[in-house]
Amino acid sequence: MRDGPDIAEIASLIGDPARAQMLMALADARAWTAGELAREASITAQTASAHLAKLEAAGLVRIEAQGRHRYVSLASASVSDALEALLRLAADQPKPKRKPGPRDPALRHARSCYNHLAGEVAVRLTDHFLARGWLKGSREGGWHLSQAGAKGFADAFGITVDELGSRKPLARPCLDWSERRPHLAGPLGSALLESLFEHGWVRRADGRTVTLTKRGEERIAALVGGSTR
Amino acid sequence: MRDGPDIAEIASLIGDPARAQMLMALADARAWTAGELAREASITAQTASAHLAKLEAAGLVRIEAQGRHRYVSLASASVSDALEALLRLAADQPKPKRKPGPRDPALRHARSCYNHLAGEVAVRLTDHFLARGWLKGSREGGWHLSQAGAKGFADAFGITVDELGSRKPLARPCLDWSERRPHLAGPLGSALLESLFEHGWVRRADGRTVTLTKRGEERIAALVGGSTR
DNA sequence: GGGATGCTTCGCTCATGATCGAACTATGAG
DNA sequence: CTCATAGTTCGATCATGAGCGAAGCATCCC
Repeated sequence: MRDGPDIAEIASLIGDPARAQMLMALADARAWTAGELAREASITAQTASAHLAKLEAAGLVRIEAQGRHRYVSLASASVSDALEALLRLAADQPKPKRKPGPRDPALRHARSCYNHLAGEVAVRLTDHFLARGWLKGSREGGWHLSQAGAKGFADAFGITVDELGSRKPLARPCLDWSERRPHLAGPLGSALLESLFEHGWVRRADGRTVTLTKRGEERIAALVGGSTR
Repeated sequence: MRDGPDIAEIASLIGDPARAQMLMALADARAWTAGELAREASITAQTASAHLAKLEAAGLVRIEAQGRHRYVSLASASVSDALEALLRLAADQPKPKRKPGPRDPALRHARSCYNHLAGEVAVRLTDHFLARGWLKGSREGGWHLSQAGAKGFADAFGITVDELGSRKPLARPCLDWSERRPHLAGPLGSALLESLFEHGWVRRADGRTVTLTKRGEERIAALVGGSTR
């Protein structure tokens, strides 16, 4: 059927494995260069170039030249929304394949996702908050902060509810690309990342990677138990 | 890249025009037979059969045999969420292609979408409510019912806010598949559809189609002006 | 039971598009 | 200016999968 609906065109663009890999990398960070994306997706520069031209033409990505580098980023929140919805759908599948997401171990471990923490560490912390009852399931399928949680976050991270503002919900699950499980997002997630920076538990390793400091490893291990590596 | 992420597999399933057409038809209604879907997508029964087998294997649809008929429905809300996200993304594109959605003119005109009204009539009514200020944009990007709207819905449709219950939001935009613009959903949308039935403005034509009665045409023309056909 | 209808499976065709080697252009660094 | 690197374009290859004719099975109706 030649004149299919628009969603087929968009979906078929996302449906190529190399392009999907690149889009998912972009969903996590502000911008990657074309060369980085090619390496991430294990394709040659020329193949990446052709793919990116298609994604740009369809309005899924924006490309800005800076000297010899081409910086690529997702064109809008609609793109990341669609990727997230597809990932949620894929996560429902009975036989998950190998983990998607960044190949780089450092990116899997800890990274910033928009304005909150993502990766193994973020998921472990989130699991801990849920296990301790600091976060509880809410009626809308998201999370809310319990009273024990309010005290816990204040004690452990110096985050008080007052400073989170009036945006609701304060805490929401954001599916973690690399771990396939939720990590903490929302104003509380943002405040957590900020607190981790302020207390010196994490620092920026490069534009996308967040590194646990020695102090951070100790503190988090003390908080949740076990080792972070 | 052989071991691509899961979203590529899901997206490539949706990325075939015939499959996309069938999925969108399913998103609107409870169930279609395999033969109806084949006709909807203008493909042969054997092609549809192969496509549906793939969609079922991937967990996107459920198929139930009833005698010689196979009834197909979407497997979960995650599927319709993903379709809606893709449609929102496609709606952002600069050069929309021809309208997607049901081929059947009756389905384009008026139909039920889950538990509220969809199609041309629904979009026209919604436009009217917005133009009159009965519905206003809310902070979260949805809609809320104004005071004028509460009075207007009570006068025109006998719907009072009290009977809508405590679910929030009372009114939300739901992107209309066939019109590419929002129609009214949420408790208010449900109540509107119910009211239209009760007042005899619409009636069921078959499992999926809603027909405006003569009285309904007159009343809606009087309310919003112009003709409905 | 016979014929009609709904649907599945098999085998084959062929259009599509991802991929990469080669060549080229643009930019940056020494 | 030279060389290295980033990225684009062109042309050719080939794997993939949508599509349908044919055949077969299941169900329904007269």
